[in-house]
Amino acid sequence: MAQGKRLTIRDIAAAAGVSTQTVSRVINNRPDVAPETFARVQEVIQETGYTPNMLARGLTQGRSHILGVVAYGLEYFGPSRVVGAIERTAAEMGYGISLNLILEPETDDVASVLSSLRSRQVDGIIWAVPEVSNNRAWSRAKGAELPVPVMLVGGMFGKTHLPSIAIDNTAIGRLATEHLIAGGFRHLGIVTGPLTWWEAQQRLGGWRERIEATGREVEDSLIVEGDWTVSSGEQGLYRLLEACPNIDAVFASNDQMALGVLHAAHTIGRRVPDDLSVVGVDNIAEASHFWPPLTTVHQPLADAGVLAVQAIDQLIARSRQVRRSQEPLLENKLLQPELIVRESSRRAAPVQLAMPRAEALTLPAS
Amino acid sequence: MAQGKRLTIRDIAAAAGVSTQTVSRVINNRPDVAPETFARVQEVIQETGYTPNMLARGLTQGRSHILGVVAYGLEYFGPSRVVGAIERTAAEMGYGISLNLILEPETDDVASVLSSLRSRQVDGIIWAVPEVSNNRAWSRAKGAELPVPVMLVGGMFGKTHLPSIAIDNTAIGRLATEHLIAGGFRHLGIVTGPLTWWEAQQRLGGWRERIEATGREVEDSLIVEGDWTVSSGEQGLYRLLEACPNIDAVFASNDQMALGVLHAAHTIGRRVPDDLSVVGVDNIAEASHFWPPLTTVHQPLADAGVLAVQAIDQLIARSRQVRRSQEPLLENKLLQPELIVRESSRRAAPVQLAMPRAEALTLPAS
DNA sequence: ATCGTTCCCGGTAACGGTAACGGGAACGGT
DNA sequence: ACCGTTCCCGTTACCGTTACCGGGAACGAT
Repeated sequence: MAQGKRLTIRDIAAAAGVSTQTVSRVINNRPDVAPETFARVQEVIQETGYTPNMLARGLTQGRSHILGVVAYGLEYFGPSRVVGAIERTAAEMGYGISLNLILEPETDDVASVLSSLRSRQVDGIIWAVPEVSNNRAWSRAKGAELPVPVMLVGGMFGKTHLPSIAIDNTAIGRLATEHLIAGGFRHLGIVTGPLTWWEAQQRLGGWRERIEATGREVEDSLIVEGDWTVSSGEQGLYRLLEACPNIDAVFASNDQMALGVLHAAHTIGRRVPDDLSVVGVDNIAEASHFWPPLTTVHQPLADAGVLAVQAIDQLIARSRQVRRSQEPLLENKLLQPELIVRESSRRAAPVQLAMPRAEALTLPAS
Repeated sequence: MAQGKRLTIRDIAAAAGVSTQTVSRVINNRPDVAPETFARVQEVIQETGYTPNMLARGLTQGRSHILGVVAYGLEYFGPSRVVGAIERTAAEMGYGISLNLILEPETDDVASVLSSLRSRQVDGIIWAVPEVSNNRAWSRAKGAELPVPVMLVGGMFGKTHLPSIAIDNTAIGRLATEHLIAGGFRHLGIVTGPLTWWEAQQRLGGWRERIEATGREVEDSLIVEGDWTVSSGEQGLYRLLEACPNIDAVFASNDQMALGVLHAAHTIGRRVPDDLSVVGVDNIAEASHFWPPLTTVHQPLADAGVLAVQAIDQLIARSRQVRRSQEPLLENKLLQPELIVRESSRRAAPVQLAMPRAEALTLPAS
């Protein structure tokens, strides 16, 4: 399989009758090579199919052209979008991706991941693990002493000393709740995510804020804590109904739980949206085909991934310049979500479908 | 941010009063170091927080301890499971993952991905892009001349000369169809995936085979080609009903399309499963909470990922041994799917729910 | 006393590139 | 004719680590 020895720059140099340095210049497209020499070297490279060894290059240049990407739960909606966007952007910019998955966001050993990334000499780290409990405590202690730039994606905003990109989760709660209030609904419940999650807290905060803005008081019995799963959404509606039988609107903090709420409503014979209005979060591909189609809040996850790569590339470039007393220039960006309305009014004809948004994408089978 | 210069093995050697070679021995846990020397060196390593440079190590050892993983459509069900399993297994075995996503499985430029992987000196390549049209033609030409082992995941089985792991897609079609036939349904339709996809073809083949086994003839009008999306499933049912108004069972080649079929059935007032029985593929988390709960076929995707890493590790180990005229030992594994029944009979009470399978997992918010 | 062995450890040369420097040739200006 | 540039290219050293070899010390056996 492996054909004897690997081709090196020396082989090319010998074949082209030049020094290795000249070959190096050709590879890196540097100007000071005579045109015919350049052509000759490139021809040899083409013929032999030579590819420079990035490991060796990394060793001399002190940079690997690899970004460390740390994420959690690739099989779920958010993380996969973010990682996908990161990979695409990074590839365009000439970076490779070293993917490191965390199994348990709350308890996992961060130190081993960081040291693994360090030993692989990554040029920068994109930390896309959701913020749960205080699982980012390490960033305060170790963040500064890491040898490479770090970019946080998601999680708490503004309260970190590392640059970060996040989505405004309070705004998510606000958008959803405003939509329900505008629809004329009176008794608003919420099924939150696990409240150890920063995002879940923020969405709840936005909900609470908008309700209080109407002059109403928020009863704790209208807050049910779910765990992002469909069945917790289902249970959530039952518990809300126990606490307040005439509840007529529910904000579910993700689409999975919203589906559970719809399911439960269907089971007990509550008509949606006439008797009960539901709003979710994420705009998963199925949302427009739930019964009835689900109004939801879209998060610009891909944008977050793209911006994270662009930002870290800047940080890397800056950290390689002469160290002219540059302050860290900690940059925090907050992206805004978008409401996607699928049932226009309380009396909307149930057969009428909003055009699905994500339909242009084809889904693979396996 | 970066604290001056990187720590090297020389710094450790100097601090411990030994040669770099001895430090290297300690790092790699080699036996021929005196216990107290070992302890002293390790103490220095601990204190300073030194991490060996994998780039340099890779350069001397001729291996990077990185696996190249090529995949398509990370945001969808199958790929994300496979990649997740690959990462976990690889991490356990000491490999890093270089993730490379393909944007368009049919047309994308494979050569550039391969040369990128080569230049990064990956120890092996796991090719987890689904087989569409003849997008694996490259493997016949270039597969053998690649300098590292390649492992194909998914796609055509047995007709490649590279080692591969696949899921038996014909069996998927058989399982689904047998279930429908056993349920006493007479007029069976199918909504396939795009028939340029090998997996879609195989599932159709299994369906056709079981129907023909009953002595019936397969009418082309009962075959509708979808594109994996929910809406194509929806359209699919309408087209099937046009061709055969008394159709009473549909095999949708993935759960998304199955959802579309359910949706359409609901819209036109066909009761499921009484008037129409539906089977999907994938067992997505929502499947058990569709209305009604969806019978589906589970694919052992995580197993495929795990096995792929284990297999390629073996191949790597073997390729590094003395080249004692070992034949490639091309290994092909075929994994079997599993039927998950959620409506037990034609007269099942619609409120009764099968216990969801995937519920133990928590879903992240973003 | 001499000769293996075994146990530790260090020196040296790679691995495959690039940075830094230097230097020859050609050219133009004075 | 001399000098300064510019263009092109090669030499040398080094990046951080391990493979390879060699060699001293301790020890037991002859």
